[in-house]
Amino acid sequence: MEKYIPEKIEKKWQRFWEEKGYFEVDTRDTSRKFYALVMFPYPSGTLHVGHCRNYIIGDALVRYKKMQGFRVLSPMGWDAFGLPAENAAIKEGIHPWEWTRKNIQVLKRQLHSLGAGYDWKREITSCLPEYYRWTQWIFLKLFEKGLAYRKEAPVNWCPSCKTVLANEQVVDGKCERCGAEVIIKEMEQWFLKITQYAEELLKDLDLLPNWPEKVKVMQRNWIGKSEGVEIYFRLKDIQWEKGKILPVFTTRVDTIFGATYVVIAPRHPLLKEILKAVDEKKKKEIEEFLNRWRSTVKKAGEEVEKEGVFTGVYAINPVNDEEIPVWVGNYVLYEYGTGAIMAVPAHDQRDFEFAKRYSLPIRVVIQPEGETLDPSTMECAYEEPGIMVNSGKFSGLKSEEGKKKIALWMEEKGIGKRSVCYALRDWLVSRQRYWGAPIPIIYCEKCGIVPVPEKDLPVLLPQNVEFLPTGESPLKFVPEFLNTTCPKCGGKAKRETDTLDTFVDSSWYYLRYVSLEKDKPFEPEVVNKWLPVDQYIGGVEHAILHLLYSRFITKFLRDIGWVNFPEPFQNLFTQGMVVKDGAKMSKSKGNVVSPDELIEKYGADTLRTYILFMGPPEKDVEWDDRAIEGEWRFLNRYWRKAEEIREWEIKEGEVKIENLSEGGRKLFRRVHRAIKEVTQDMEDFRFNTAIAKLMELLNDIYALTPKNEEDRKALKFAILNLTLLLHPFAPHVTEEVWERLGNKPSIMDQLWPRYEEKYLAEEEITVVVQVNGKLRGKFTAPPDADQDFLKEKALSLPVVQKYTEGKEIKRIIVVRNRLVNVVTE
RNA sequence: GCCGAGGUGGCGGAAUUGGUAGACGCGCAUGGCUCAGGACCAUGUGGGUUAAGAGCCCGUGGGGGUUCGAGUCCCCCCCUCGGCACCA
Repeated sequence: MEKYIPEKIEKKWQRFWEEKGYFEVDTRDTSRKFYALVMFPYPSGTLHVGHCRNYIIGDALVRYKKMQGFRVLSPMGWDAFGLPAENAAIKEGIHPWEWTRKNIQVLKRQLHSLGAGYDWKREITSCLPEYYRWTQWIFLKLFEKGLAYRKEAPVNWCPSCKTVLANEQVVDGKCERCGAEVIIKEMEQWFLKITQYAEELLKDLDLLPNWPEKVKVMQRNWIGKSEGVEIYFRLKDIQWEKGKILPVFTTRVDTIFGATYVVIAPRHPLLKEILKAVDEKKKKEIEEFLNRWRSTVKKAGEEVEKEGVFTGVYAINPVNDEEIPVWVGNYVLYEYGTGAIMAVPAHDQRDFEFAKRYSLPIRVVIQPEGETLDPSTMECAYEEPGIMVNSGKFSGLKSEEGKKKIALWMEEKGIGKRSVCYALRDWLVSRQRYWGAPIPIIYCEKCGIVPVPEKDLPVLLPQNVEFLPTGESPLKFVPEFLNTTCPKCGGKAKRETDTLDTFVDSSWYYLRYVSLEKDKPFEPEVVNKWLPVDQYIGGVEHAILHLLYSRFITKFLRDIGWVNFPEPFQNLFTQGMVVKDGAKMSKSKGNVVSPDELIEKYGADTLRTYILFMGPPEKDVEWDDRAIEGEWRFLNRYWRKAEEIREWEIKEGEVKIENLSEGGRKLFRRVHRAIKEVTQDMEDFRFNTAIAKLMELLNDIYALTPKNEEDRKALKFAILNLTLLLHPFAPHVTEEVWERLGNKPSIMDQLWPRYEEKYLAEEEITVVVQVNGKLRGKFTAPPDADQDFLKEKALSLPVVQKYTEGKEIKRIIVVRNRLVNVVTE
């Protein structure tokens, strides 16, 4: 009997799989295809066991699907552009590519040592020109369709990373990457018009029943659809681009009769006209306010004191022709709705605070049922539904009903129309950094903004650059890059020096994996057959960012005819974090657990099995250094038993049930049951319980002392099936055992085992006996015994007689194959 | 504040969806093997009561309810985690 030495066998099988190309797939053959994808990593430093969970889940799935006869595509690559590489360049003087390349080597080694199988012929590295050339191509397509554009807008600026950030990259007012407080700046930047797809991105979430509800809810929140009414206020004495009309958006049109003033955003274009029209004193007052507003540092996600100033002009409420003042206020966003609001202080807390501060009138138009609100004593706005009052012919209606009626009435009268607003903003994609794909745009003195012609792609990122975090792209200081000629007129021109957000890189990589073409981003014919991805696996931290952007880009590519499906990821699984001492693993906290030492000590199979056994894969789990011993023991026990059985040199042949001992029959049935249950667990991603059942099966194997040759055959049958079922979790040791038991490698060529229905039933069933719902005893019975038999048997038990003595038996509940409950008075 | 997920032994976690709560594993205890330790093997392990066993009582965040029977269903409350939040 040989000892189990993982070190010896794991290297052997990793080499075997690689040499025989076990994970390579020809995508031109689309029969029985299964596209399994784990989110490609950003290559920073080394993997810890938390990252490993992702790849282990993915690999278990890949192997399981392969054994089910699917042609599984399992690619891997590197999300290789990004700030950490550039920061390393600034700090350590190492070139971002050098740093990235080294990290890729480390990660690759680690993935190999886990035994994770990938088609390395399809490796993607997003920072290499052969890839980012096509990222730039997508940008040009977006530009061509008017979906990539420049605008000046308030943007998120990270003072530490010295670059702008997308809204999605600001978490709690802080930079998602470095944690610094993000401030709002007015800047001209490149945006992608994701808002054009807002409705579809929202609606098509319904096409994704197998996405976690949590993720869909987050996306819905983020898109933030609101249905309401755009109301046209008439301006008194003043005109602007929309004539005398000032549209405002509200979701509470039922409160329109309570509007006592109107507020426009500081950036609202009407303000320019107002400044022209009003007298000097007023003008000064407004400008003072605007200057104060401009000079305050606005932190992202921070609520500021509501301030504003009366503009001197009036608007007319179209429902009652009332003249109300137009204010400008810092709490109104230009980016949302129409950039102007009607203020109903009695029924909106924000307006209420503003009205209190400036002593503006408060008028109640919604009364809670059975109560009377008094504006002079109200301490906060009443925002709930209620009965409408002071609302002309709508008074007396329930507010929810009034909302609908007023909207229709306004449309009839032409003083408003129903409208929809989204909280989603366009995606800011320019970054003032070096380590990203250059934006393929040229600024010509004569022709203005000119896209780089497709044939000139890629716009190469220059190699020799000085890395100084100045707040401007380092490319600005590379004259050979910066200065160019206009593709249109041939005149002097300058290149765009900002680079693309790395989320642009990752928004389409899953398409390229299936078809790595030289002269195009991918071959649509192949992509349309392999996509959508059958199973996508990754962290929930991308619930909004990457997953929303990818959905957007897919829809765009569909609209320009490059793909024919609306959603890129049919099924999504988000795994939970592995935490240590209650916190996310991170270098700064010093609580990272490296897979390397664990693999050295126990082998990859033990680590893989343990990580999957720890708990349900979608939930966070606490890492425990000691508990991994359990899996080490399990695999050793498995190995020893397999060796013992090997030494019996059992002849081939089917197990003959009639020749088995009672214990042998029991084990034989347990094997069938294990196949059934483990298969179901695999389908449901319940790897933890699948492994628990395999441990039980091994315990059952150990429980049988063979009475005859047939029993020994049953044991071999059991260990072979256990080997097959265990393979997705512990691929190396199962390959080795499979071979040592006299079979031809690879075990992956075997079909996943099947169970037979007739062997699932137990020979004997334990029936529980309750008296008044309390467990009092049990007995055994043959399966499917009839009710009367069970009733009789239960009543004959001495315990039951003890508890029912002198009492009337009211009812007896019999649940077949399960229990008898005797109910007394 | 709103939305979502969750609360089960000393610990990680199971529970056929209303039917033996605590599978499986860690840890712990006792015994075996060993010069010894480790490894390994066997047995036990929710709490209380008891010399021990049997027995009995309690027990799935708290309180109430439905039911022959509730971790599971309903109502109220508490706590933890995640997301959103001047979005009109």
